[in-house]
Amino acid sequence: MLYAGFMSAPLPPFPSHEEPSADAPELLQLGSPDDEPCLRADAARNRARLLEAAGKLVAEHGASCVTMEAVAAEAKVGKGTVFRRFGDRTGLLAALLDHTEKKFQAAVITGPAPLGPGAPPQERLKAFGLALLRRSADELDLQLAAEPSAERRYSNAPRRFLRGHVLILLRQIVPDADCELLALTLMQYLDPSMIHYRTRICGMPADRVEAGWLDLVDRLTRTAPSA
Amino acid sequence: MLYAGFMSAPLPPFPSHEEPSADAPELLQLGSPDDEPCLRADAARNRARLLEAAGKLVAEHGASCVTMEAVAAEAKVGKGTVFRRFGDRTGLLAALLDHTEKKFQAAVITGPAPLGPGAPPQERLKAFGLALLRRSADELDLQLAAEPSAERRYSNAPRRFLRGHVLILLRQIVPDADCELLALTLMQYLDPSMIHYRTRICGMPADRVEAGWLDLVDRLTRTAPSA
DNA sequence: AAACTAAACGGACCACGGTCCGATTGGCCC
DNA sequence: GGGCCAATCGGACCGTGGTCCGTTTAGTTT
Repeated sequence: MLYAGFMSAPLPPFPSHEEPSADAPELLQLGSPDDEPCLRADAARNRARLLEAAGKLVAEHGASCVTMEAVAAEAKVGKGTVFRRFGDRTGLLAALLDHTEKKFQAAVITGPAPLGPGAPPQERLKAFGLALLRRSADELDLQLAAEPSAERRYSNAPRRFLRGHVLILLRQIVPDADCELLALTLMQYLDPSMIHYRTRICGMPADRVEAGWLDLVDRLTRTAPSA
Repeated sequence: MLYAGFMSAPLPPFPSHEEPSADAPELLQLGSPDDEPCLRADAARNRARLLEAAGKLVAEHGASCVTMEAVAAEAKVGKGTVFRRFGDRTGLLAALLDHTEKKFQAAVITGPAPLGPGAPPQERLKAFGLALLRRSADELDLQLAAEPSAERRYSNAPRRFLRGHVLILLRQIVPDADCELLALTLMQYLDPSMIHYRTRICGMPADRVEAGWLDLVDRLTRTAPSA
């Protein structure tokens, strides 16, 4: 887990799954080094079986057919266990995306330039968006299905991490701007539902969307001309 | 109805509520002059009662407590009738927002400058965003509750209308840019869930968000400096 | 005004997300 | 090994969104 606090606390009574609701977009805290912390043997086994079952169902019938009961049945486990482990449906789907998310985060933090460190910040930002657009091209159905409700959409850990990264880069490029707001705007361009709309509904080709990203970065990181 | 095709077709067998899924962001078609077209007397009466009932429930207990059954019961009408009339829950909530939406559209099309016609396009664009931000400050709960699923989020009629307006203005300001993409980006800044996050979760003050809009418009409508 | 028909009605019905709580069991201490 | 207890389990249960289809009724035709 490169991002903090995601599916790690022992889940007090039953449904807690607390995301640290205080939002501190400044720092991208890494915390929680090991995966599932001290899960009881049966719990860990069931978790694995559930993820496997869910993955199988997604592969076979698509993300929209993954009901909690079906996953429980496929994993030969009670329905309550699924909810206990993953909180809710979006939690389960998010856990399914966790692997590629971690890989992506690792590539951003320690991978080769220009996505990873080494390149100038604006280059990194451009590479970041392109990489995210491409990742979402696969996974899109799952990402859409895993989208949390409007109230929590921008608060969840993976998004906060990614936005935090964008924020850091922006601060280096345009330190005088309101970088929090700019980061939010940039990240929205990469939002799964937006990607879905542009490519699947409007039918925009991928290269146009990618060019749009590069252009957006240019426009947002330009400093005022005169005035 | 200033926007086209929204809750107007006679709803063939049962659940149709077809939005014209072809997306033509170029023109903002006004169509459908009169309100509910040729609705049978009982249907029209029930529709009004349902809207009244829903409005009352929202006012009393908040949008989240508005269940379809509760509305049906309050209006003394069968549950099936609610779905027949409004398609689904988001349709009902959207209908509740329809009045202010129409007013807003009217202000944009025929109202006084700078929101309405007369002012230079960039001024209009800035005024547009500020007005929308302020409108969403009220209504926010309802707008969040009325948000359609990720697949349809950007396809619904009111959003398409607003985006079409932004598009027209953008074309006048930066004709050489990819205005569809820029319009999408601008509209996302005004998205209810985004507003919710910035103001209610991050706690940003309204004037910061408004300044952010003005800045965003400036940055996006700047033409390339040199290169 | 009687007959006719398409539309609207309404509530039983279903599927799914989410919760509860009594039964079970893994891990630890003696 | 035996006993203890907290964590886990699992499936009955509930509320809500959404559907179906037999029944009723508004509007029209003759």
